[in-house]
Amino acid sequence: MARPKIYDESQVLYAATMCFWQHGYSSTSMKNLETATQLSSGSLYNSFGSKEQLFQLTLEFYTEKVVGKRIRKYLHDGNAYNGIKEFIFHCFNSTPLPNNIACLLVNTATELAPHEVKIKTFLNKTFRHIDDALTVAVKRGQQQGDIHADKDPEQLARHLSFLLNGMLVNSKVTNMQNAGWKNSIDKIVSSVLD
Amino acid sequence: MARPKIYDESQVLYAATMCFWQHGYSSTSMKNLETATQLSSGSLYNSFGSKEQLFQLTLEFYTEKVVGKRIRKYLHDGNAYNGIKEFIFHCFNSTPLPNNIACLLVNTATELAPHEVKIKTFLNKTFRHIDDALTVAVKRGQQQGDIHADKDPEQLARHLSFLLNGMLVNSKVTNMQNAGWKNSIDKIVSSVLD
DNA sequence: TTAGTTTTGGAGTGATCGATTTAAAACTAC
DNA sequence: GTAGTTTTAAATCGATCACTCCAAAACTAA
Repeated sequence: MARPKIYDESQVLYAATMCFWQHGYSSTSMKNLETATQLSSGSLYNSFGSKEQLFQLTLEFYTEKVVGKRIRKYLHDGNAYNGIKEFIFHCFNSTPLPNNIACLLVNTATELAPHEVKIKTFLNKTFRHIDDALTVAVKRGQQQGDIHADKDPEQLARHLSFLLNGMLVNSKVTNMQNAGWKNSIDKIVSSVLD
Repeated sequence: MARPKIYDESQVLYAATMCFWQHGYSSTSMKNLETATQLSSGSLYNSFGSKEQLFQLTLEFYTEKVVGKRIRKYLHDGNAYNGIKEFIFHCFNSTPLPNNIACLLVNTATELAPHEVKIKTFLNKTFRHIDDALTVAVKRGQQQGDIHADKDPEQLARHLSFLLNGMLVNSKVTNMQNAGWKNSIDKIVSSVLD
């Protein structure tokens, strides 16, 4: 046997995720990652291969730990109508980072997806996963009587997911945390669901 | 007097815009810009000061020549209902660049706005300008009888602009140029306007 | 304790980053 | 033609980039 690793991989991934989330892929340097993870470059390369591979892992980490968790919490059971609204609002208010850094997926889609096929494919799958979860929730909302039964659930889910991504983009240039915006967004989402 | 410049500034700005549009700010190197503009670094720095200042100019160039032109063409007169739809569709199909590079404003909002106050302020202003143009168009559509008069124009414009930005993000990871997507988007936009 | 194995930290790699400097080139005014 | 001014192209700057290498450290099995 050999010398064991002194760090917890998921803690390192968490720190790396924060880095990429905040600064984007190309503006995050290996020095940034060394500082954030408190690992030296030797260890990082020994464990993760390259900056690119590490990023790929953080993207999967984020998808599972942040997005997946959010889907399970808000979309899988309970009142679907309220759950969908809370799901959307949670995207703005759950970030552990300073203002306006909302959503690593949106950041990565704009920065890397057009040039990196692997990233593009992964994000396409993830976005469809979100759409699917919204579709199921919409159907449940229809059964619960809160969403009109004659609306196409998939169409409605796509509508919501477009809205969500658009709001996340807008949140980068506008402070949307205040009550006025919350009310405005609530009205818009309501107009889609009602 | 002195030696005149051998290049046309708006041609240089156009070339630089294509560069930043395609690769983003930090992934565009001065060497890229030299190649694209066919100017040497000396000339670029003499004329534009720095990479950052050049980018600022390209952002204004894009806002005026691409976005402004689009607003004037589709939102300022004629049938407002159809104009709004064409405005939105034009965002996907007008790019002079290879696939899925839609919208320098969205790219810049996600890459730079959270960290660059000047950029954030500029984009905020631009996004509000787009919202305003949509609001005016919605009001015209109401007068023309194509959009229900009891809807709040500003709310509806915001809804449309969220949708648009969200679709632009999605277009990075999904090929939305085909007939199926066009149809789906048309239904969604119709559901907002009708 | 010793042999064997893997991790670790950090020095060091060439390449490229944005930006500067420089002297020759190219123009105008006179 | 000459003086004066600005642009141009290229060499070059130190800093930083992602990444590699290696000897010392830290562990286990025997």
